[in-house]
Amino acid sequence: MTATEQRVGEQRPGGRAERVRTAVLEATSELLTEVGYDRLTIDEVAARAGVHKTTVYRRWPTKPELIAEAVRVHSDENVPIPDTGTVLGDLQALASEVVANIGSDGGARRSRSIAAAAATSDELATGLHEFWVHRLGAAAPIIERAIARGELPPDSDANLIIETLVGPIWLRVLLTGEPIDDDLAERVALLVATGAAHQQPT
Amino acid sequence: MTATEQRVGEQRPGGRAERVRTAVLEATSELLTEVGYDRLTIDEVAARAGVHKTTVYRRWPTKPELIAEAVRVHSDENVPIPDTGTVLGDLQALASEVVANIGSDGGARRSRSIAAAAATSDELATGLHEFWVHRLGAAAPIIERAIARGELPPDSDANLIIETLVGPIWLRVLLTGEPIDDDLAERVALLVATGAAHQQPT
DNA sequence: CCATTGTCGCAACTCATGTTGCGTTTCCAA
DNA sequence: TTGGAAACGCAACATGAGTTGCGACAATGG
Repeated sequence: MTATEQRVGEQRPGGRAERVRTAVLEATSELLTEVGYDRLTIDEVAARAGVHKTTVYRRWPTKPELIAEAVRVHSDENVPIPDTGTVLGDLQALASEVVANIGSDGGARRSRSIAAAAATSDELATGLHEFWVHRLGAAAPIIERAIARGELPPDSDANLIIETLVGPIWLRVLLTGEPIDDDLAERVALLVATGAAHQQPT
Repeated sequence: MTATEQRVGEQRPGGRAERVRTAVLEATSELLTEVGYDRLTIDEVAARAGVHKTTVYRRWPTKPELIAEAVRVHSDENVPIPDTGTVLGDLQALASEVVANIGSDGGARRSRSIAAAAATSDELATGLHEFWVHRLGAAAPIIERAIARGELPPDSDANLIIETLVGPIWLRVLLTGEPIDDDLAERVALLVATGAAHQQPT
């Protein structure tokens, strides 16, 4: 989402179609955090976007596809990659960000909705694949910097480490329902960081 | 689930109601791995169970509730906790089991369906809570034995270690869609095992 | 063997989701 | 300004999930 599309309701011409698109995606994103996946109805999305439901159905044939695009657009912001000077610090900060993002009631509903959307079809699951590759890949510099500092062995697998860091947090939100907090973030980060550091090259 | 309810299709009288119940849950479980969450219809479940759809609706008011119970019942089997003699070996074996269970096409559909069911309502998410506590708790002996052997510090958090082990695997299946295999299982296990072993008591 | 209670099958109904055809508006270019 | 193409609003329709009332059958207790 570029800055030019940020304003939604404004009268400024230059593409009604684009205005409608962003309004619908914005409404979808809002409702996703408010009511969750199954209680989100296309009709309500259309109403909030000030648009007729037919318009929504024409662009996004199914609910999961609409949600998938809304998630893609909305999540391009808000991915600050920490740089504290140590792996442990970076991983703790990153884990805390994840906790903050998906730990609230709305965040949890939103996260579960993403999983539910991905569950509806194999195509969508693979459609969100590149999104996640990009998102998790953005954290790779944490590992690269740590390797450069000599904190981690040169053959460390950045993806594996990041996935192992955030995996248990998502697991709790999506499945077990156990509470998540900064304490959990710190402990997971400590576990993963020491594991990555002491790993001997096989 | 007690042993007396295990047999499903048998003609043995002594409770038509119970026969119907297990038949429906069995059909649900099958369809879950075959078609996934949203393509599963109560009507089809009823047909496969040789039962009228009204009967299903009377017992399980909503689709998520039906799925939740089917998952609970079906998953009480098949949780062998490995005992190889070392933490690393145990964790690798456990991770491999998880990979085998949720890695296949059917297993992935099934896993995503569970997440989708949990996403539909906050009550269901918390309803599945105790199920997961029990399931993950079953693996705790791995950590306890390791502590007894002196491989891990006495204050090791069994839950945290197990969650960190299986978290990234579920993450791939539910969200990123990246392939999972035994190689991933081994690397996650190695990462977590070394991390847990070198952890200094804070 | 009979009666009572609970469960199931059946068909008809309600209602929300998703679809289609057509007229109208907006956009862009000549 | 004007013409055509694309996108939207509207209303009517189609479809399938979920519900309800009633009659029939099976299971337990006497």
